[in-house]
Amino acid sequence: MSDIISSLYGELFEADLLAEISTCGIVKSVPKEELLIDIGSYIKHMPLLIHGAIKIIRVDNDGNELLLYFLEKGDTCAMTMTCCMGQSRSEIRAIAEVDTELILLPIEKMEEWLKYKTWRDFVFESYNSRLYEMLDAIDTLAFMNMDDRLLKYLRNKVIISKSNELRISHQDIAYELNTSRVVISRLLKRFEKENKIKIYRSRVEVLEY
DNA sequence: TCATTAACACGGG
DNA sequence: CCCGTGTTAATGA
Repeated sequence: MSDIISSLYGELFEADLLAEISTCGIVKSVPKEELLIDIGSYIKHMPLLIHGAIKIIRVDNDGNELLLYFLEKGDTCAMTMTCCMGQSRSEIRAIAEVDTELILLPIEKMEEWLKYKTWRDFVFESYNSRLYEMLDAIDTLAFMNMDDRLLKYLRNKVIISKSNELRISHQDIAYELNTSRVVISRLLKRFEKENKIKIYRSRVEVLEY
């Protein structure tokens, strides 16, 4: 386990901290689609991603889901940090986007490790990048048309699944973008005519990036 | 004008 | 066959 951590975080953390992570951390495999954290749940561990991707979703009172951002290799969850500090419950839902492996660290350590400069930097930088991604998500929602949003969504999927063959139905895309399938089908059809993508049954091949 | 909803036929897996 | 997909018509914002 320590060699996995070293290869991922060796540049980032000092030796003492790496050793502590090895001792305290638990490696967990999470299959695709598995629910990691739900709204209202207390958080006992903070995750460090080894590989894979986790989507972070906000849910409104009617159960509508809104995609906030993805966590990828080397990322951690900013929500966890806020929850640990304030003893509050999760405001978000976290679901594995693909098969994922991560290290779970007990939350008590999170504060204790602030004595390490590299840890403080990591936490701070994490907050920064998550905030930036949320701003980007807000921009997308507020200022982009559905066709641009769909393109962006597809490109994002390509990056995260590490494949330009996306196995997803029009209905699922519509659900994630909070729109109707008719719109997605029509836009995808248009993208296909513009040679941006190819459409198969429950499958989309992205040609342009 | 463009999204949503419902309805329906087609055909791929 | 089952359900994902393409399309249309009606209605609303």
